[in-house]
Amino acid sequence: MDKSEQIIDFSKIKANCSNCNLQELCLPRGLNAKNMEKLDHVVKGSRPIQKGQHIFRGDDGFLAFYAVRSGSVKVYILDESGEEQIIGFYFPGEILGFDAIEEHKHSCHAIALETTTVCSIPYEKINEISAQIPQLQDQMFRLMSRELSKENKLLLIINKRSAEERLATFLVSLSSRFHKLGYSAKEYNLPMSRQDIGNYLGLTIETVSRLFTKFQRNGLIDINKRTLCLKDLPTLHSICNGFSEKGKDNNSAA
Amino acid sequence: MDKSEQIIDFSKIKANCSNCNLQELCLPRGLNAKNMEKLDHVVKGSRPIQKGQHIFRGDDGFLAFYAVRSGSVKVYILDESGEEQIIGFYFPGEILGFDAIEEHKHSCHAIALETTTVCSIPYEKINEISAQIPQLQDQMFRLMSRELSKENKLLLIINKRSAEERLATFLVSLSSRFHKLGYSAKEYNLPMSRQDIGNYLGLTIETVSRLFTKFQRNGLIDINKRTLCLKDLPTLHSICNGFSEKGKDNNSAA
DNA sequence: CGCTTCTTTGATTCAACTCAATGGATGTGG
DNA sequence: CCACATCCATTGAGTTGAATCAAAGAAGCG
Repeated sequence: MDKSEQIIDFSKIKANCSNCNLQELCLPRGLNAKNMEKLDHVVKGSRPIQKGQHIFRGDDGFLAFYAVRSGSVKVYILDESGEEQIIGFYFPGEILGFDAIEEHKHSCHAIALETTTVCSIPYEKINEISAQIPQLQDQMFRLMSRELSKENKLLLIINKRSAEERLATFLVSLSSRFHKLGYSAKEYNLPMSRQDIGNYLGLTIETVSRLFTKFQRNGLIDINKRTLCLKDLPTLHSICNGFSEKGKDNNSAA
Repeated sequence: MDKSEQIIDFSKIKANCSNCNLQELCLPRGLNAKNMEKLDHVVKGSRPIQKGQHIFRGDDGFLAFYAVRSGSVKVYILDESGEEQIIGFYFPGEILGFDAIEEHKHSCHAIALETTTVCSIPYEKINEISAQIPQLQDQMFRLMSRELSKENKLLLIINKRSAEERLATFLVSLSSRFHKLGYSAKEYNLPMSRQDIGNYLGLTIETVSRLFTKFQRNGLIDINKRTLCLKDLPTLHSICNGFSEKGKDNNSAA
């Protein structure tokens, strides 16, 4: 392991939920000023984490949740033979690390896809103060519950959908998440590689690449490297739902 | 909808965690006598639920967690077109319904695979008393966290494993769960249909059937209808991990 | 500028699916 | 008790969507 692979040292940078523009999306949602302040005492910020650096690894001693403040994060698990399975991608306002509680260690790993900052909340602390703040406990349950629902849907997509439907669903999902953050729903940058997309969706990199080409040929998207423009959202939506007439190749021009 | 499809009316049968033989596996794990009693006040039991009857549906008004006391339960979601995706199977001591919290309704449905009894805990009540009992809050977080880890692993199996590896993993997982309940790890009954197994694992019923036949031909299992005997657990384990030499057909005899 | 990493594209293969038919078990009503 | 229907499972034949194998182009980096 070279230096660039070392785990971030979370310095004692004070975070500040009270003034954070993501508070409505994030953990402190629904808290009053007084409780928000309590939360501020246990939440720590991070220095910028460079692309490719780990936020945590499964064998870390330090158990915590992490809220993405800026940038993006990929979370993955490894099987016995070291094969990687990406579990999810996380953007600002989203929280990761809920898996850690059961076995008192993270069962997964988290790595920054670009320069990223996060806030961290040690597991014991959240346990403590969410017992004192009912709304926080509620929000914790909600967030974990949402995480479960998300995985359920992912399972359905992977088990029941074609490669084309999976990729369209992925692109549309990213679009809506970026939109919620106030960015364009039509144009965004993919922070992850084709490899990562394929791994997440249960496809090979070649299939992902071919599908991007096909979507572009059919006028659904414009893609250039990692810059993506969704040119025909209605059709992309219909592909997600399995009505993919226009997704099909009618390339009589070929 | 005919009468047999009506949702169970959860009568006010008092449950009794204090005397339940599943308490070490279930929600009350780690609670002292006094707190166990508090829990007893909010947990209700059910009359037996017949095979094929729903325990809850997504559109139920009644939001609760359910702990399986006897029998078995299948949990599934439906997509827009009504297609079913099974999310999990649940056995005694296991808890379902964690998905309900976020959107204030269950995003999934639960149906009894055989005559089943469950205990139910309304969501507001658990919220209330887990704020009072730190160990219970902790146990809730743990159970949800475990659920997430389970789904992560399922995702890996479905995305990265062959049909053969998936089925072997499924059979071995059931074996270990039954074993924890004090039953044989080598012989058990499958409470679900081939269809259900296939749906869960992302395979067709024909593929599942062919694999059962193949495993039997290779001496790994004995299967008769839904009665299963795992004759060669070591080899089954090695198939799970992708070292499936003996799983391969060397049927020179054919 | 050479090296590596990422992506695209083409040719070919194969694991699992689809379609089709049969068999066994269970249930129902005459 | 049998005839018939239904449901579930098995087995076979043929197809196909995505994987694998292979090669080359484009971009990033020290």
